Amino acid sequence: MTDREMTLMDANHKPLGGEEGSRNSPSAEELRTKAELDLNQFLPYRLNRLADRISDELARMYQERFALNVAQWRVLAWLSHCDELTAKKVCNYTNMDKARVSRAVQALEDRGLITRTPSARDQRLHDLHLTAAGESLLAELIPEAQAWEAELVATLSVGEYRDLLHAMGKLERQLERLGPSS
Amino acid sequence: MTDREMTLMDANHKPLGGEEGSRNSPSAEELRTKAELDLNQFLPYRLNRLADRISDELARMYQERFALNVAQWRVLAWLSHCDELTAKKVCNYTNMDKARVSRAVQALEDRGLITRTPSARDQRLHDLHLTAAGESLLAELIPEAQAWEAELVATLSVGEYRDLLHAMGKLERQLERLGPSS
DNA sequence: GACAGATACTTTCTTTCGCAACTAATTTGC
DNA sequence: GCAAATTAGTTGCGAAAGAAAGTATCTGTC
Repeated sequence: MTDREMTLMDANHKPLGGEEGSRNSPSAEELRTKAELDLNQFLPYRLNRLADRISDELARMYQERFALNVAQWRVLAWLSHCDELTAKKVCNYTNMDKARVSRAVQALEDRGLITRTPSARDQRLHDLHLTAAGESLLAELIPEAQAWEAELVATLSVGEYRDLLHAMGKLERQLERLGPSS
Repeated sequence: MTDREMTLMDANHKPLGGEEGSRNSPSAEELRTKAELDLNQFLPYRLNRLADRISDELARMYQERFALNVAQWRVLAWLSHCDELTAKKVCNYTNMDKARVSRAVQALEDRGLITRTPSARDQRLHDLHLTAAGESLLAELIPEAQAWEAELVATLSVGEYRDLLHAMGKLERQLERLGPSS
């Protein structure tokens, strides 16, 4: 039996909504402590698995075609439509650790894809800018990334796509509300 | 200025749909090579950022309250509703590397939360089972996780929630189709 | 106007993760 | 029925990432 067959079989295995059967059900004692979680119905898990798979695919593309890791790609992508950008802003936008951003910026500078100049009015900040080489790399990369995304979302109608982004926006805002408290 | 204020300001900065203005627009030469990507409209990025933030919140809960990492939590959660489980199946379900699963299983066994017995009919496989300690930990953890998820999705209507999962399912199936080819 | 925080990174240290090589058990091909 | 290939799982190693400490600059505040 192949992996794929096994996966599919097991995925169909038990989509149960309640307890599986009336006979042979657990005793009251057992029920008290028996907690079940169907991860396939658990949004955080589903979201994470989907995002990971998508990220893996794209990361492979960045890596193989342009020797970029995800952090570097994100910095470049933000630079593509922000005229003024600093490492701190990238941290805020992307939720990445500042050390990770720092290393990504360093690597990009070493490769001559971006420049990093201390800001005139605040010497702590460093203004990031694309070089010509960086722009031309993006001119290749961005259309490919967009084409791949287009293929991915081709199964969704325009309305479904819009609603998906909308729902995700709502969840992000809810996270902001919940996050600080806990 | 606080971080949050800066983030919000910058988020509103430029939601542009096309080129920003007619005057002062780039020359034909510049246009040819200038590629822009608004990451906020780019599904892979949005999905990944959302999933990461959700995952971080939950991971913090698993860690602080139960000293579990994400991999360990996933193994336990799958065990909570699969009567027969092996490391291989966990790999298939969760997309995690087998080494990561192996280490998670080992840690859980060391803590006495699961048992790991060689299968009678195939000595390569190891049947995984929850111990009483594992079940009672889950009896605490699962309701908390579900309560947190409920708070998170409280902003979505029932329909929006259903559509979200539905759209995600479509994307997963599309990935299966695209993945092997590239 | 100087000294106590903040802020924007950078660097170091430790852990984690994923690939690859390995072992052991099982299936397949001839 | 046995060598070759496959599969399940473990282990070792290098790259990457987060936590925390370090550095330089800036912002109050008294």
